[in-house]
Amino acid sequence: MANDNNIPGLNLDSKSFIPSLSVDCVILGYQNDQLYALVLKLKNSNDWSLPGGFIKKDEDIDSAALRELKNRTGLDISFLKQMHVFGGTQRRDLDFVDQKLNALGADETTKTWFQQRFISVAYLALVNPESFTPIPDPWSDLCEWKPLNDMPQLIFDHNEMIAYARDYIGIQIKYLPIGLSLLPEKFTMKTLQKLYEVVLERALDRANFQKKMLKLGILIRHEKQMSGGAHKAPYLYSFNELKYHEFLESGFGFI
Amino acid sequence: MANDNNIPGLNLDSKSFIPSLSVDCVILGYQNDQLYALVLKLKNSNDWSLPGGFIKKDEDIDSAALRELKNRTGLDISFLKQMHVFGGTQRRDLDFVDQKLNALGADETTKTWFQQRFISVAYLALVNPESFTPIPDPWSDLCEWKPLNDMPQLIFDHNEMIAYARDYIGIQIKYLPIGLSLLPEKFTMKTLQKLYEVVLERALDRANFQKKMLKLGILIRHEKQMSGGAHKAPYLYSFNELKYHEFLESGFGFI
DNA sequence: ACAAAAGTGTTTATAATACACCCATGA
DNA sequence: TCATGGGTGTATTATAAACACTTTTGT
Repeated sequence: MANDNNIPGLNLDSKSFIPSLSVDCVILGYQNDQLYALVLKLKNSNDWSLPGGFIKKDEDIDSAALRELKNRTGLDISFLKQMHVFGGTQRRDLDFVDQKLNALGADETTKTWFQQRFISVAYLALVNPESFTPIPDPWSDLCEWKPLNDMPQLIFDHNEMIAYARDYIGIQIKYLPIGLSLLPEKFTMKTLQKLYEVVLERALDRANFQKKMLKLGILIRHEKQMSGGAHKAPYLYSFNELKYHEFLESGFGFI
Repeated sequence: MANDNNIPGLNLDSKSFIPSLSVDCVILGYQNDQLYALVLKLKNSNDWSLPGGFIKKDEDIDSAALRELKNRTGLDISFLKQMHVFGGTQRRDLDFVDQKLNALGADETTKTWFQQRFISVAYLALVNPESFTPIPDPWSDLCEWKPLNDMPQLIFDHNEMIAYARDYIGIQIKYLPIGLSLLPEKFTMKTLQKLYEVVLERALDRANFQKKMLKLGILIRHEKQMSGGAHKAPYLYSFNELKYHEFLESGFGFI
């Protein structure tokens, strides 16, 4: 077991990585009318944590976050925002860290590394859960989606980071392409509306939502979806990414 | 000269401070219808920089920023926001750093410290310039206000940080108590409007601005200001801080 | 033909904008 | 008394919200 955790090439020491500094990633996905975050279950325990990592000596900090995201999702994430630096002195329980390291049979270098105080830069990534299968990291045996509304207790201040992310998208939904990142390429107006309702936590008028969205000129209407229930088939839409970005540049909000 | 820079008690080494991590502060002030930032002129040179510092081993990161602000202004700053982490590998020109350290006659410990790669957390503080006299830090001989519109070239990515701050308040002015932090306790409606116009970079209708502001219920009207020009005297206002914060809690924007 | 959901149109309420008017002041 | 800036009112326009009507589909 000890061998599993002393990954060759990982070299968790201050020669390879910047000490005292970490990145943690809140990876949000949307499915079944709910927001989910991707969390890791640490090996041989019931402790859950956010995916995160460290910054190589010669690596931009954003690249470190992207590297972690790539490792967990296999994807090159396009929506990535720095949210907040969590830098309180007491944010990590070092007794808990000790106990974990012993249970995992970590070597001395690894122990020394994790026993530092860490200041963590929290990132927010938005992804479509259908587009990949989550991959655990070397310290975890599970990597899976948990709904924001029923999130287990996470280690350290990771629940706080998720709460921060929840607030963040609630505010930024007016200015950011969350639909583009969270939804599949093609979607119905109803699906898009539901996403906004879930994020905003309030009902929106169907007719007005449709009119507003179409008026923005950032959606492309496709053929109708002939399937499903005994009723009128909805159009499918996708984002006109060029216009979407033009729109964002212009600085306007919507909804 | 060397002695000046090896400040007793400052101990710039990785025993006392977290290595590789710094805080930089964009301190904005408003005066004469302009926005200013507080910058430092490094000793024996024409190089300007933002005030900044390092994080003590047992210090919260926000406290490190507040400490730097207290040292530069003598004030306990109430408006302080984390803006962004500047973490590119090439953000500091290490040749330039070497040259500076030699010119200042820094000792070996200090040299080793500054020759690290630094990732910097940029903070934004808003202050009323009338409320204090700026204080240089141990590496500078001047600490003064420079207008954002005519900012000298600063070292490293510090101009970028100021640009970030300029954008930041332009967006956040709708949600944040910038008036409360930037203006003197009592001010006229015209003064407040001018501040909004400078930050938003557009003219606002006098009558509508006044109505909107008063409707928010966050201003207290005081006696008229009997002075100045050959015309009607304006009322003085101050912020009702309680209502201001209630208003912010409610999450609404204005203007 | 009917129920269910989609798409569009119309009315009403609310907020933003433009600008007109009168007031107070000191030269 | 007049020029100047301050305070308030009103008409107009634009946007948001509420909701009604029609269309399309599969059963």
